[in-house]
Amino acid sequence: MATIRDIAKKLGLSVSTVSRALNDNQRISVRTRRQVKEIAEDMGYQPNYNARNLTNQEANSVGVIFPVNNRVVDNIFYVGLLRGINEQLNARNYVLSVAVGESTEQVLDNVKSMITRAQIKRFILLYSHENDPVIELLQAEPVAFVTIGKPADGQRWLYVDNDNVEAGADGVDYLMKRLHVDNPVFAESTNNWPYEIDRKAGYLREMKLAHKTPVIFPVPDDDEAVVNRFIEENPQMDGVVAIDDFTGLKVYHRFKLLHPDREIEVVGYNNSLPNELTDQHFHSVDLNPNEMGRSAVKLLFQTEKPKRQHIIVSHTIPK
Amino acid sequence: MATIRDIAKKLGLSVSTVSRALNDNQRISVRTRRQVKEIAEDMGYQPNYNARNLTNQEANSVGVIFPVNNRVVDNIFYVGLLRGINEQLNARNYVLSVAVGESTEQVLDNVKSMITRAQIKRFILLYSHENDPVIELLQAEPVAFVTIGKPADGQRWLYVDNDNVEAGADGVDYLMKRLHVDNPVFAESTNNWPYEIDRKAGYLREMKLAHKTPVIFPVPDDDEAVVNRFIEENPQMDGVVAIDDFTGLKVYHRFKLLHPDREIEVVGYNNSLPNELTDQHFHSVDLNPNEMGRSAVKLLFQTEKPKRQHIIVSHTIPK
DNA sequence: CTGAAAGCGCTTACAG
DNA sequence: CTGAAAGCGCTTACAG
Repeated sequence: MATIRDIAKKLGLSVSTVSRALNDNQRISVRTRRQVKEIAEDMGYQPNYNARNLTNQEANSVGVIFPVNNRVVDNIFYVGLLRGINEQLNARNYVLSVAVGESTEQVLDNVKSMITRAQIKRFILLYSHENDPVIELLQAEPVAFVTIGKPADGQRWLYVDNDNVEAGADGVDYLMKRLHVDNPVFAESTNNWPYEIDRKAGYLREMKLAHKTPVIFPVPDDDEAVVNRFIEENPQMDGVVAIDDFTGLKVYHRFKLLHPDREIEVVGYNNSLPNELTDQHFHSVDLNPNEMGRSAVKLLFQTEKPKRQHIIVSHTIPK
Repeated sequence: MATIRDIAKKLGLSVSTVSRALNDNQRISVRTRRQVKEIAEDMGYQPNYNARNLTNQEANSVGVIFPVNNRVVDNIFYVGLLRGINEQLNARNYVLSVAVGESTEQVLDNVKSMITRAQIKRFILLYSHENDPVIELLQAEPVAFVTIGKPADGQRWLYVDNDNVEAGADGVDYLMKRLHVDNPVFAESTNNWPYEIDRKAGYLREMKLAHKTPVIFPVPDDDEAVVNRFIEENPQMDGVVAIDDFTGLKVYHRFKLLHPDREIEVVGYNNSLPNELTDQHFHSVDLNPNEMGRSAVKLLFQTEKPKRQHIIVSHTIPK
């Protein structure tokens, strides 16, 4: 591998000058800079990241941290984020390092070692939980981080999120205005995540505006009878805004089993179902995880003042 | 941060000795080694990976490469692999770096830069495709790699896989012997991946052994009418071995819509569905992605001779 | 505008 | 069993 030393020798320059030229240092004449870069290109020069990181006391690497507990289906979303993140990192000649583990201790150890041994100074968390030991660690260290999802009230750090109130509102509007649904219900999980609360708020707002009676249905994980009963007790229902695609599909299928001949329209979130499982009455709001990933990197590397504290990524209503 | 220099000073030793002691070099007396490690611990010494990597001309990092095109639902499996991989990497004080992109060019650039700039010498591919430019690159470079999934005939490299013939056989046996299904059909995709071919072979073998007539059903992505027709034309069918959970669920739901009162048992693969979407008639063979990830790392770091060329990870039949 | 030199924190061949 | 020294490939404060 060619080094800056080789380039210097070939051009009769010092390594200092070559290093500066490659880094576009203004103090080096434009002519020399061009020359150096040309020769570097010719010689197939590739910078050695380990050397540079050692000198800089900082790795050209971003640590991407997975949550400890999650539903397997959330993995679909995480990989979307990874793609967006890595696209932007590569453009900056940065590397994506992953921290993931079975327990909080494992993840903490992983992150600690990233900070102290690998000298990673920037992190992206694929989640945003309250009282998370990993977040507390990052706050105590001289590192920057961004979460996917906004912090709870009273907390403050960089984050990327959707506008979930609008996403909830858009979901129910889509049903009412585009698909002419009269009585959309809201199917939530029993988790009460921030995004659930927000989407529900959006649903409630639009229902009020439309002078309709909102109906909230907490869908249990494992009890079909409850779903069946809810469907029977709400014969007026002809549409569902579901907190995610899986919850939506569950309700949809129970409904079709009970009423094979009645139509119902469902809107979920995340675009996480394969074609095989859906049909023209099933719709999904795309939260654009790739764009969220890209935005997280942009927040982490922003230089303009004043610094942005967050980026809200727009969701996409189905066509 | 404490360095080996600080430790050396405190103990009146040279940095050479401290370095050797920390690396458990036999040439250093046991007493000195113990002493050094103790003080290192006390001082909260953490090795600087960048310095070590620079000296070693090799990063303590494994590149994990994602396929360019995949179904979103495959992401579920990838994150399972990541977890297993990272567990083993952390135990070896290694870091997990991700290469993922929208196009082959992006991924190639990412991998090239990992090799030449980051000096990464070990890779894991989360897939195993024929004529893959990334695999060809890795073969041409002085690096080691392992694929998830066996190579096509005529190719040879390190890999981790399930025994998919047995997984197919076990799926249909589970239906026939444990659930007393009489006429299980095999629902495949139209992709003809190696694992599909193998699972189908397992299905065919067991059907032959049981003196039953096999029925293969290629499930199209987007055509419900075809599924309905198949169900109607096969009134004898009372069980399905599906190439994956999503295909299985699709057939299951179409079946229940057509015949709400008839029972059918379905076995899929991958354990990728949330509770909300299944019930007691839906089963899934777990391919143990975590264990596959762990095994990939073991293959990559093995030192005993003769070296193993592959590891077959056992699948788990539902209880 | 350019260079000589120091330094980042390790490992290891050579010497004793 | 231990040490002095060189070297890995960069960046940058200091000097001119």
